Amino acid sequence: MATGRTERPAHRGRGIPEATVARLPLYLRALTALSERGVPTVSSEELAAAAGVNSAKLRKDLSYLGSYGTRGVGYDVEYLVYQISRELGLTQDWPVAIIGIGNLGHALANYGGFASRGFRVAALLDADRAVAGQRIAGMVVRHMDDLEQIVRDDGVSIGVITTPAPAAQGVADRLVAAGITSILNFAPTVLTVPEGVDVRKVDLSIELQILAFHEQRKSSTEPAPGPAPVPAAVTPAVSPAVAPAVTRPTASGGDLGGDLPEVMPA
Amino acid sequence: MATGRTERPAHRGRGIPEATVARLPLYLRALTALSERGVPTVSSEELAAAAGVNSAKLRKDLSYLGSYGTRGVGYDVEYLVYQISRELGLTQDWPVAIIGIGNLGHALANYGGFASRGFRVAALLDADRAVAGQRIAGMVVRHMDDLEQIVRDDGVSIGVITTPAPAAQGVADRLVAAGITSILNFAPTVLTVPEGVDVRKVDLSIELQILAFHEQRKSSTEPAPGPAPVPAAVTPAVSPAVAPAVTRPTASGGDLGGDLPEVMPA
DNA sequence: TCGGCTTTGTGCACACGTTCACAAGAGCCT
DNA sequence: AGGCTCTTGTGAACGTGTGCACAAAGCCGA
Repeated sequence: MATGRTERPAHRGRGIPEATVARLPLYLRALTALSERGVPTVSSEELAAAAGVNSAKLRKDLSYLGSYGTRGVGYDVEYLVYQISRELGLTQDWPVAIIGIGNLGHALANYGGFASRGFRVAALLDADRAVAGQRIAGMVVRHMDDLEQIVRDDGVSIGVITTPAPAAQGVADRLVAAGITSILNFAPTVLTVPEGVDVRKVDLSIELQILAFHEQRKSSTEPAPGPAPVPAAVTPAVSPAVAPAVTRPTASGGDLGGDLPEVMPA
Repeated sequence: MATGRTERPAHRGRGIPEATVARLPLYLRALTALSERGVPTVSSEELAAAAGVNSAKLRKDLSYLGSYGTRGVGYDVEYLVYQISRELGLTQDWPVAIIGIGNLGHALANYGGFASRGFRVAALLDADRAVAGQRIAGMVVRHMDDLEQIVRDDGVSIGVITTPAPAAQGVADRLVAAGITSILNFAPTVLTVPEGVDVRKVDLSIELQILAFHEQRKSSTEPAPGPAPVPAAVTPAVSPAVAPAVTRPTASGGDLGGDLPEVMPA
């Protein structure tokens, strides 16, 4: 394109907005599907629809990668798949280690979605010696003691934490110490890591809570358009006596060890 | 602002920013932990640290709920736990149905964290009659045929889809037809639902791809702390002549890396 | 060669989200 | 009572993200 402008839109090396990066995988998935159907080209409108976004947004997102489209025609599917894959770094191999082989770790180990994108489950680890040694998804679970060695030998670059919440920070510390700078955390805890280390979190219970919020809003707005019921307009923090009652909705026998239950996405 | 401040922030009925709603569960978790440790009050600074956010942001977030703090002191933990729980709708019971009892569905069914927040797994469903009938997590898996009836009888309000991607849309359609307006989708597909229905998506593969993007960037920027970021940025693609020609960068080894990532998800 | 049609790439305006910085309250000590 | 210290609540600046609308650019048919 080269608009001859002083500064090139070249966000190339740096500057691709986070929001855009988060959507690229979405476009890639849609493009891959098109590719398999043998579709040669797509317009921003079609691709946007397939990815569930606004077409203007899609065009702007793609423009950060470069001018890979043809006006009046659209985008070459294969070419775009390649460009996005490269931008996301999927053209290389990413050995992943899953730490914590409980319900979730077990499920992830068997999840096919990983291998299909350049991600390779290189190792499964667990602190429980009863678990270590078991064969899961064709791999032998290793013990946490070997973590550093495994990371080094297999060149693991991404760590997936699926341990119970209390153990997560410790595991993260060891991963970081071992040189890992990217962590996907499923444990319901806030991980503290040194600068330069990336942590992304997946939390099922948070997603459900957000849904509950909207669901509640929907049901309370639909029937009676009237304002909220909230009469507590005059209840200073002096009477916390009412509060406690809620903390435990379901009588799940003192579970709240601080979200101690299985890590699970939740 | 414009809103004549009669008595309260009045963001009550509507208007709590999405970004804030998404963080409330985080605060709630941190507060619950404090509560269990018997801590009576917290300052925005402490709570922010525990939740991993900026204190100013936390104060602003909480201010949308009302003025529940005490200047010079902080927030009453119990009281705040109650207020946030109520705002999120966690003071009521939310029956959840999990559709698709594969690895992930199985793991979720066994996850204990559900009950701790007002969510109750009311039913497990699967399209495979070999799966239906099995006992998982103390429940008998039902067949998809009974979906509508189960939703009605148990008052299910939230559906969790953990089926393979191809089946997701069909399941979503049935859930919506059955009256469900909140869906948590784990299948790697874009679900199309009528307005008024909320869909939240959790995609492990996307999270990994985002991590890969940053990881790649890190390794290519690390060596040179100075300016020059990515030298390997490939040709500026300024020459439009290149793009069209590369319609098939496949085997013929195009101008770039030469290796086409055979990426495809499940 | 020249319009006409299509679709990209992007300038611009607006909405949303984040952060700073500080006045206003609240409690405490003298 | 007066002043000091602490912390909230929020105005305002700033940064990021979104979406419209349109000029530029490629393709095609006459």
